[in-house]
Amino acid sequence: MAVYSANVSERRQQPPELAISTVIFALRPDADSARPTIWLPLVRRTRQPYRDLWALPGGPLSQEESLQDAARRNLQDTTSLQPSYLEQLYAFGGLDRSPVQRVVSIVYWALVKPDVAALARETENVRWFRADHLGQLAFDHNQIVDYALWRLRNKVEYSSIAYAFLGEKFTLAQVREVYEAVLGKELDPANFRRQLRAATDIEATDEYLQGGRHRPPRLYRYTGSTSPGNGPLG
Amino acid sequence: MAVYSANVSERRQQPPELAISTVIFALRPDADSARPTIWLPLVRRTRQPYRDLWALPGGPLSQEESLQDAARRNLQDTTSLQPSYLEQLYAFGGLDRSPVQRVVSIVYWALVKPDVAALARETENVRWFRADHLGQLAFDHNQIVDYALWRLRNKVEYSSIAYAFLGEKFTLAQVREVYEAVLGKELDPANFRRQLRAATDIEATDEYLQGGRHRPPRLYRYTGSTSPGNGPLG
DNA sequence: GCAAAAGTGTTGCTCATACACCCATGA
DNA sequence: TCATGGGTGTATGAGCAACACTTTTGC
Repeated sequence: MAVYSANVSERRQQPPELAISTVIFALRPDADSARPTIWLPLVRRTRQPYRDLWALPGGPLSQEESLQDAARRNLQDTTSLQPSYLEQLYAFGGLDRSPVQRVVSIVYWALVKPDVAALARETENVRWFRADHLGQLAFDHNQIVDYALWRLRNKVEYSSIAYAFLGEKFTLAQVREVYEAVLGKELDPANFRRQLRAATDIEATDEYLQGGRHRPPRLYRYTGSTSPGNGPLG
Repeated sequence: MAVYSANVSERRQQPPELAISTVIFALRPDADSARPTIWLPLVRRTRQPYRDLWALPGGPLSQEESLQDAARRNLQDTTSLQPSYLEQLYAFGGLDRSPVQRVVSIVYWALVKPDVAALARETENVRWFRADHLGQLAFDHNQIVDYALWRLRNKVEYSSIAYAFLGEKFTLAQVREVYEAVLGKELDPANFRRQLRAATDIEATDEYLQGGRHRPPRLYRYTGSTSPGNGPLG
């Protein structure tokens, strides 16, 4: 990333650096309530500026990869995760984002499924945080995460993105829990299930989830487009 | 922009170039029907690649300006226009956008009011085109315009962006014509006016537009936020 | 049987559409 | 007086929120 030893006169001469960062969301059960909540992985900065603060996974754009490929590699490198959804969020290019060299960051946001997220290993310098319990992050990354959350909340309401958080088969209650976690409010189970059943992009299987201490719920499958993201390029 | 003389081995060594481009929309009356249609200014390329093809206004990012300022300067330089709305569209970074050096373009889109657009002077190398009558443009600019149009159509339906196309005072029929031009379909005047009057962000003046050959319509004024755009930074 | 979640039915409200109809002006 | 768009009234239907109610399981 930025070179800390640069001074102001150097700064004026260098072209803006171009970096890719990624906000990665997954759902994990809350320790207390056991209900799903939004988590994301961050990396500890080992260099100045903002040394020892947590930051979004990111890095420079390599020569021979597209922006989206760079974001995907990014995910792979820092957390070994394969996203089920990946979309460009925004390009941040304010003058004072970094105290040293000017950096323009093209930020992506991603969703990962719980089985994939479970594989992610935490290390000294990679840790998962609850999205609503972040401390102060490096650079403008708090702002970026807030914006990504805003986009997630919007998108969950008018698209089928919620299934990117779930495995192949799921109960309607699990879908509802995704919505409740993202929107931060409880939804009427009866009305919610009707809305889902009216949607054309899920279908009932003839399997039921056993093991609860109540009537076993039916399992459903997502039948809509499985493309991991969208944008102007299709 | 890109340096045409670069060869492949040079290309691999240079970092990706960072450029800003802007899609500028204005409404102009169609010559035949006299109804408003969407137009945008393009600039003729005077250098390779894509010499003599039309392209979006754009240029490199200067050292000491934010992305949005660069887009605004861009508008000013090529068309002398002040936008009434300006928002980031997308960052395009595919490997083969330019046949020479790799270019990452951060694209903005803008709306201008008719009085402002009327001031724009056409020159040998700057001309306005109907958005639905563009020929082949340079680079991937057809794709970019299509995406900008898609965003415009979406945004007009859930935000108050339409007023950015209009002057200070306007009739409800003029607002309807904006929607019809953008959405490409006719709307019921009676129902449309009810929807607008239910909205809180316009208010009636006590003036009427004289000069038509029918009952003079009342003029209204937009009272909502006048901020020329939005994004994660507020 | 009882608790708990799955799943269904019903009612009432809000809002969009369709369209009939009246109003005010210029020619 | 007629044509034209401005402007109002109203019936119909779709969709959603609220909530009562039935079903099926584990204990």
